[in-house]
Amino acid sequence: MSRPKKIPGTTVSRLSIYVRALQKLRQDGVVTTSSEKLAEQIGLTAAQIRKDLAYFGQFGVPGRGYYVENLYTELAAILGIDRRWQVALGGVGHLGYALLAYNGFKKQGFDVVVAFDKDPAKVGQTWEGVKIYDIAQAPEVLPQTEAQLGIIAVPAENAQEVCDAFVAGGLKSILSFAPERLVTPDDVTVKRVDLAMELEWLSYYATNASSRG
Amino acid sequence: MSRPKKIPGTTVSRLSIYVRALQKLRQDGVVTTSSEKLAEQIGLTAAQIRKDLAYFGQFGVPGRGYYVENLYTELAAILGIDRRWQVALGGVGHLGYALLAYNGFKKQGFDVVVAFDKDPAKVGQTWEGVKIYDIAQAPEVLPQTEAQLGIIAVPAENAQEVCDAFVAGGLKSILSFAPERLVTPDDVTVKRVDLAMELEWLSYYATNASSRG
DNA sequence: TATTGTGAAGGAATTCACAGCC
DNA sequence: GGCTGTGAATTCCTTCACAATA
Repeated sequence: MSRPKKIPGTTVSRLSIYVRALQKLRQDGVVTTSSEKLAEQIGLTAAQIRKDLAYFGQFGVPGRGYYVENLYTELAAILGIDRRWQVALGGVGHLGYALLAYNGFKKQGFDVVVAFDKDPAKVGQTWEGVKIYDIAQAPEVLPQTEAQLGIIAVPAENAQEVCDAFVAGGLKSILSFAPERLVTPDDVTVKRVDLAMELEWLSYYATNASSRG
Repeated sequence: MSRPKKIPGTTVSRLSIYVRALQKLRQDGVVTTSSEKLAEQIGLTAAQIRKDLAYFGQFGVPGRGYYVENLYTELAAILGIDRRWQVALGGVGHLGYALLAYNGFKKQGFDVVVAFDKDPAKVGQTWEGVKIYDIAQAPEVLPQTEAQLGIIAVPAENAQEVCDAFVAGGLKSILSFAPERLVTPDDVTVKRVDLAMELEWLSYYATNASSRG
């Protein structure tokens, strides 16, 4: 089954934003909305929202707008979050632990089910109900879990090693917080988040005194 | 002093990537590079790199390429990271603490110098050499510090409150980890990082089995 | 009447390709 | 000869504007 048109990356990156907006409306008991109202709520244009949604189907009712519950269900399915995801965590340092305990993940359907570290003092322990293994064991341990997504939260110099172990363990989707380019087979998707880069972005705008956020 | 052309946001967002690449080359003692080599290193096209750099000046030498040290210095100045930045942290929960202790910030020139929380058990303490104040004190405390950037690491429901306190304290640049749209005056720049959205992005690609990272 | 979905127009970003310079 | 900087061509994304429809 294939989609009619090629979907722009920019559209995909906005799907989560729409889902968040709809979650909020649902929570507030709002039954219907419109591209105009969503645009207002999110800070985009109505035309863009309609065009984005149209890539995936016809979810609206002309003259009426969108049914919040219905649109939410549709978008959640498209994003693949109409289910729970099991996540493997590499690195249980400060950042890794914060992610392990982060409620925002659970709320959106992501459960960390297994963790890895190379520190012998941590290996074997159970934190937040999650057992910590040696990273070298990842290739054997991962297939025994239901984890499909991996998060790398180790220093740059160990990131590739953790990444390789995750790939050997069968993971195809990896979120990395290491400021380092990771080499992977073509069928593995890596998404990088570089926290310092986000601050540098602010530094640029603070220095060059433009606005826009 | 104003720039010749209007600089695309996409170009700005790549500056940090170039700086990272140059830092690595510097570290490895590489003296010169070229748009071709940088493209290879980073995973972009050579033409795009040349075009990006050309927005800011003529840093290269035809026939030779770029001098690593020189280009690094130029880009660091443009990004505003040829100095250290003082940062205020709002929220010293798991994530906040991880950011407080995060070495990647210090390495790129960002020092957390003051922290805020609403938990009386934390207020008054000093963690990692950083004193924790009550968030309500931010408007008075911030002006006594050199902090220009703020990081919000509190749950969504408290984010606006922290944001308001930061703005009242004079901060104009804010990085927020709360999955919540923040309302600010026009002269305040807010950059949002939503960790769950990053996983949702992976979820989309894992579900729809395309690649591209 | 109100609002969608969409083709067409317009704008932005990327890639091409090459003149000019070291 | 090799590589930059940059106009021109192209591709990609957004906005406009309106026919279709509940």
